[in-house]
Amino acid sequence: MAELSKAYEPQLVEDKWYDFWLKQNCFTANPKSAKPAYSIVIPPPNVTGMLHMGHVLNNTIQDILARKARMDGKEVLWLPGTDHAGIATQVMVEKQLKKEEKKPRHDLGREEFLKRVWLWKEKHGDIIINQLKKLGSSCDWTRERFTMDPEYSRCVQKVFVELYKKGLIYRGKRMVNWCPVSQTALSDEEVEMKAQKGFMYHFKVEVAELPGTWLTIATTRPETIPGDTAVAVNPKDPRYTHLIGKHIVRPLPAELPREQKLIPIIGDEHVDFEFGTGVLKVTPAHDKADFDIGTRHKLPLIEVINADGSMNDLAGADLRGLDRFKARKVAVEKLTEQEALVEAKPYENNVGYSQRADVPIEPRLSEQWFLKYPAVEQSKACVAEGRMKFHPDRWAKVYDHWLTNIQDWCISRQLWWGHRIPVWSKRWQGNLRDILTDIAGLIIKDVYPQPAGFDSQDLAITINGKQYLADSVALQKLANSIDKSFDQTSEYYVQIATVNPSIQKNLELAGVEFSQDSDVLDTWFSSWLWPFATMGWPEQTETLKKFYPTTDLVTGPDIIFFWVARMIMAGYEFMGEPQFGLPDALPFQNVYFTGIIRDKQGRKMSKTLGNSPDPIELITKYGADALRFGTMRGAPLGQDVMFDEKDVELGRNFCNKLWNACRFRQMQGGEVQGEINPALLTNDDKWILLKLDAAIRELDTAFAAYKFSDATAALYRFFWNEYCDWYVEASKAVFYGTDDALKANTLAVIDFVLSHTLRLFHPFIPFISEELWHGMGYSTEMPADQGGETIMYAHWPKPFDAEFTAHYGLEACWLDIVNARNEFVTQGRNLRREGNIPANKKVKFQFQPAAQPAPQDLEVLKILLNAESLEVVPADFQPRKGTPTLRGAIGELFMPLEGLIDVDAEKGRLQKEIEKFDSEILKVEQKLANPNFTTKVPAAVLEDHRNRLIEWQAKREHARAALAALEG
RNA sequence: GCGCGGUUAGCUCAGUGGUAGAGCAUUACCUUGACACGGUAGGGGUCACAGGUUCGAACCCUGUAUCGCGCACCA
Repeated sequence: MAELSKAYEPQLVEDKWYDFWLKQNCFTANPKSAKPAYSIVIPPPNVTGMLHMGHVLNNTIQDILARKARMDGKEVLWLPGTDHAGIATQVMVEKQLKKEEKKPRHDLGREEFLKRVWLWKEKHGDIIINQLKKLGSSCDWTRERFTMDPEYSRCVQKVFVELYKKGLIYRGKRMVNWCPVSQTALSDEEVEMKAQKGFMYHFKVEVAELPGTWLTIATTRPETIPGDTAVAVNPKDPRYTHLIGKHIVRPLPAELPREQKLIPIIGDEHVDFEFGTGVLKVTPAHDKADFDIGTRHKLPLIEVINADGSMNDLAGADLRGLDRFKARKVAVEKLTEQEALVEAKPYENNVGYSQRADVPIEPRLSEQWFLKYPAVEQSKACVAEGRMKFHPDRWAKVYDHWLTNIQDWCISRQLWWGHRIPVWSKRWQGNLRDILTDIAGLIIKDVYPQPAGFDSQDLAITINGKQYLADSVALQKLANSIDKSFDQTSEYYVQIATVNPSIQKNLELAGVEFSQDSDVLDTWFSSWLWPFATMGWPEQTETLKKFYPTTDLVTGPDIIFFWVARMIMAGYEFMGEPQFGLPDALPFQNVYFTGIIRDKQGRKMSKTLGNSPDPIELITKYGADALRFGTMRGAPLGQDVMFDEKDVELGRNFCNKLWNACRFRQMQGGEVQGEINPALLTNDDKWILLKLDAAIRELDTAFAAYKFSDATAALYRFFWNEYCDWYVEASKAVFYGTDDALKANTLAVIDFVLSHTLRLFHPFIPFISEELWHGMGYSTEMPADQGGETIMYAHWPKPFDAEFTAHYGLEACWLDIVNARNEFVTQGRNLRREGNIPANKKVKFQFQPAAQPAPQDLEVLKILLNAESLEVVPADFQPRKGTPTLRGAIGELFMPLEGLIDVDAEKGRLQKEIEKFDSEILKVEQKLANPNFTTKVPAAVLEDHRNRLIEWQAKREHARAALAALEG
């Protein structure tokens, strides 16, 4: 390797290695491999989205897992792709259309508009993929999927038809969450409850049968009064029981004749008589609870709000055409004019907002498709019983609670961008015999080959709500069996759900009479199939057999219901078939929930706040490795992440440290040293090897618990605070010396440590670790498939075994010996500091060792103390009075006549130290004097305390002696 | 209302029964032959509060306060 530059420059390195990995197909999973499988599917980002910090966190974790698994010898599939994101994408294209051509989408028509969306996708779809590559994501790009791919779309259709056949999908007129801006129904999960400041209006109405008797009604939505069809009271409420059955005069619309304003007073248990006035206005067409009351009492429905949130004709002349919020104000004015308004007091209540458009949703009655969730019990059980693990596991409770209380899923959306519902329908005048015959003709098994996994069973026929056998021969037989004389002409409603393209074509060709449902499916109705639909389902592909169920899923807790829970259900429903030979239908074994990325102030990152940094800018500025390392360092399991650019800076600094540590090795010259000679190992060599072993164990523990912040912290500590701060500094004693054999051996130790360290680093900081792996020449030492070609396939380091430890004499006592020496050095440096010796000045020390040291150890001491010389003095040596002295475990250190020591300050410091020792000694003594303690405590803890007491006492003696020397 | 999580150094966070830790920030000194994206030595904490269990509590239990999140048809 050419000489390394002084600072690490990621820009020169990252793209080079990513291209290399791609060219060598390093990310491509081989289903035929004999290695055990490891797989993850990416949570597909929005195809037109941009990388944000949430993606960085999420994908870095996935990449760490994938790279670690490769080094563990697994065959890894990390399957990437994107999501079509129905509403978000459609809105984006609509906006562009409005801006550039000043047209709403309806001016273009559905077909032309969809062409525009695809154009947009072609233009922007690669952006986020390329950004993921910049981050270093080791995805198998050869398998990249998009939820609107033809193959994927067929899966979605198949799933729809299967569930439809089972009767789990149905169409019905229900109250749904309607978004007046997007003008589509939403699922319950897409509605966010928000506190909203408004008013509670009290208005009075007269009881028609009892002139002069008035009821006061409380409402937050006076604009819906024209839609009221009853007022309800609790039948047990003594204030009102006598009024049930009578009528009130509804104040709006004002222009109606009195008889059309009369609505009944009904009794319903739902009414809480503690709340408001105990009288509830019932608007069945615009409120879910009211709709239920209306159903119980067979109340008429009056719709007064249009799909776009404006008021319609039935709302009356005063409100007609107004937006619902404007209408609220006008309704209040009208009530005031009628002197019906009693009061309006400020009030805060929770209102459901459309998550996408951020406007209050409007409960609205409409015809929609619903799904009764499949496999709910199995899905609950697998998590409850721990066969699927959540990390952190508290999310299991949230998951369980949701599954226990779920309602049917509204899966249809009144959008154009998405998977169009594969149902064709027709209102058919005729007799059943002829109709069945016609249908049999439409569904004749096609002459075109079907893709593997699809067959004629992917077809369902419903006539007037009854399902018929989906087979042309059987239908014809049935038709023939109907006696003509009984078969009368009437209207039949025929629905045909099919995946088969040729039947679909037949239905289209059947002319204007058959028409495909105009709605599309909720985007999540496609992404819940992601773990298997991306692997070639319904065909039993090699990929599916090898890599399904997947191993880990990494995602945010905000989509636990939207995506995770539904994927589990889909897994059971569609992958539970025995022919796959699966032990279980779990789509994944572990779910890791990341935190939510917030800014320094703890606010969620969002486009509107503009508080989300652009990860690509951060990569440009600091490097992808720095971004990854910094993010992981600050992202503990289960906690939200308070992101700060300082974290990335930390990552950059760390990479630079690693770079320079390698540069230091490089500057000592020579080839890679393979063999370590146990006979030549210094204390420091043994110490760093033991520390390396400890680091490997820590990493393994952290990985087992998915604690990536622990892992990065351990790596940081080991490399910076142990290897660089102590070992590298100590090794200078060898390199500045003349013993070539020792130099070679030290290089061998360094090469051993660095080559292991780089491997430990690789999953976290893939680019720099690869660069240095090659640059340092470690790749040349390895077989091609075990690191020779790339560090990606180098084996993950194992903790040292007993044989290794014995061979190199790595007893644990070396840790204590070197730790004691290090502590002595720190105190010695402190002595310099207290003596006001400038950092750049070398000092002549005298050292009175407690035991005869090896010459090499003295050299190390000298270097670490930045000493000009370290004169060993005999045991009976007496330093001159007033010499700054350090008494430590390994001996005494004198700093004769150096600097301008501030005697009083030094005395003060020593006294403070002695006080600290006193209090520690007192604490331990008190414990040891307590018989309860000495008899109940484990032997090891007792021993620990006794040792601690001795240590503190020794330290106190040393400090006292130093103080005495100063005073002398 | 129910459920979950947090509260430890100025800031961001580790730390699940036995000597309170890291990074950043901060103070002093230092561009010495890996690194100023650096080095060395410091300073800084009644672990939110109150009880309890224990020989011993940041850690376990009970309660309180406070912040955040999720769920819930209160007009």
